[in-house]
Amino acid sequence: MTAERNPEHTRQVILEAAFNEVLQNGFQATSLDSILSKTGLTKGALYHHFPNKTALGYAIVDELVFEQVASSWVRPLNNCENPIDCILGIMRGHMEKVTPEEMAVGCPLNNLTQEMSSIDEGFRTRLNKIYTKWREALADALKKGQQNGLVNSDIDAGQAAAFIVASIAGCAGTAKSTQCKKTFADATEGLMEYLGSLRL
Amino acid sequence: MTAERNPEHTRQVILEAAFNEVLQNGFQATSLDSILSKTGLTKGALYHHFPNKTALGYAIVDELVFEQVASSWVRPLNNCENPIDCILGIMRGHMEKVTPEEMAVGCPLNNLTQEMSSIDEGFRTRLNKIYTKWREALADALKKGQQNGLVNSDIDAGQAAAFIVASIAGCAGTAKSTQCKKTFADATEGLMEYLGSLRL
DNA sequence: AAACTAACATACTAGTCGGTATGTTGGGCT
DNA sequence: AGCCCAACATACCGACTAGTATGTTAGTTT
Repeated sequence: MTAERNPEHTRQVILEAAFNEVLQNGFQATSLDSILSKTGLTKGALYHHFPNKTALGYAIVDELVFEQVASSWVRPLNNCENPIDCILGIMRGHMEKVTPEEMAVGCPLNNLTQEMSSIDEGFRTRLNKIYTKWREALADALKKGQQNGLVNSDIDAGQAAAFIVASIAGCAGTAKSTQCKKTFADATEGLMEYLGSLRL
Repeated sequence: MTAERNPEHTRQVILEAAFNEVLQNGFQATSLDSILSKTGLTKGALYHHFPNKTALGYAIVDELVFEQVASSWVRPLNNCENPIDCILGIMRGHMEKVTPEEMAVGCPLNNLTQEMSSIDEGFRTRLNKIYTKWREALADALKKGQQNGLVNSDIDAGQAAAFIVASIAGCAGTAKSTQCKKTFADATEGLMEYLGSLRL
């Protein structure tokens, strides 16, 4: 009676353990055994739910990374009044509650992109899709802000969106390499000042 | 007579082959055999010049990556009149002559940082040293520009330097994931406009 | 309750990796 | 000229990996 079979839950357990291991060690350096050791499950369970290691990696991107970026960065933009205040709020929130451990392991999206996008086209397209959706949502929000007289109409919304997304990724990368909150805060505040300069 | 023993040259051959392989596949995914196959040399030669794979990776950072960043980004800042024009010139140069292949493989410094800095402290300190020197050189150049009346004195030079370096890394990362020159150009031009806004 | 299937566990294979032990060769020094 | 050590080459080991083959158990159906 204690058994409690729950395939969907099992799949999710494997997926999240894989996500954490990959976040810490990178995809290629993560062994399936190290993932499974965190779950108490075995290879049989893993290969029942995923055809191979690559598919497991794709699922991490398609489900966990995608959802994380969407909920943190994309969806807040869709129904907000002032896009600049919205991004500033998200960034401030991240800055305040980020732990040294999180700074060290870095951003899941950025990590996987740098590691995998040049050696596996499947990873690259999936990760690029996430970035593209993010950029589009940001560009749309900026355009709406321009129409509402909240954002300077002189700027190219698409161009600014590309720059902002790139800079956020760059700030996360800076945090990872320095592990120094001051430098991370410097870079982030530089970005915040740029965002402020976009106001009308 | 054909032999031509030249240990320093041999070491350099191994080092540069390793650099190229690591740039394309990442450090952990690069096998020593794949490096050696590009050189015509063997394991004996490699282990004569480097005690282990990690030391080879450290040498790549300390010698090749360091020198590349220093010559491209740091030294031009040291003896220039206007730091903003200087950075803009470097960026424009990179934008114009970058090949699709280079965009795909990404920036050596950024790649290694994202992959290795969270799992090997030796890599992290070495890579962070490069970033720090870069940031310091940029901050100094901005300060000098402020004294000369070329750069807005309202800005915090150290903060701006941290942001600019982070954004450049972010632009390189963007290029790697999108492999779309338009998006890369958008992000870069966004950064260029920010740089322009720093003028007095 | 028997039969069947999905959901796992266990044991193993084939291959690859970093690293080592040992052999060979060439060139500078005396 | 001959010696000797640095500079390599070759062969191999033990550890580890992704993936497979097969066994076992829990639920579900009839």
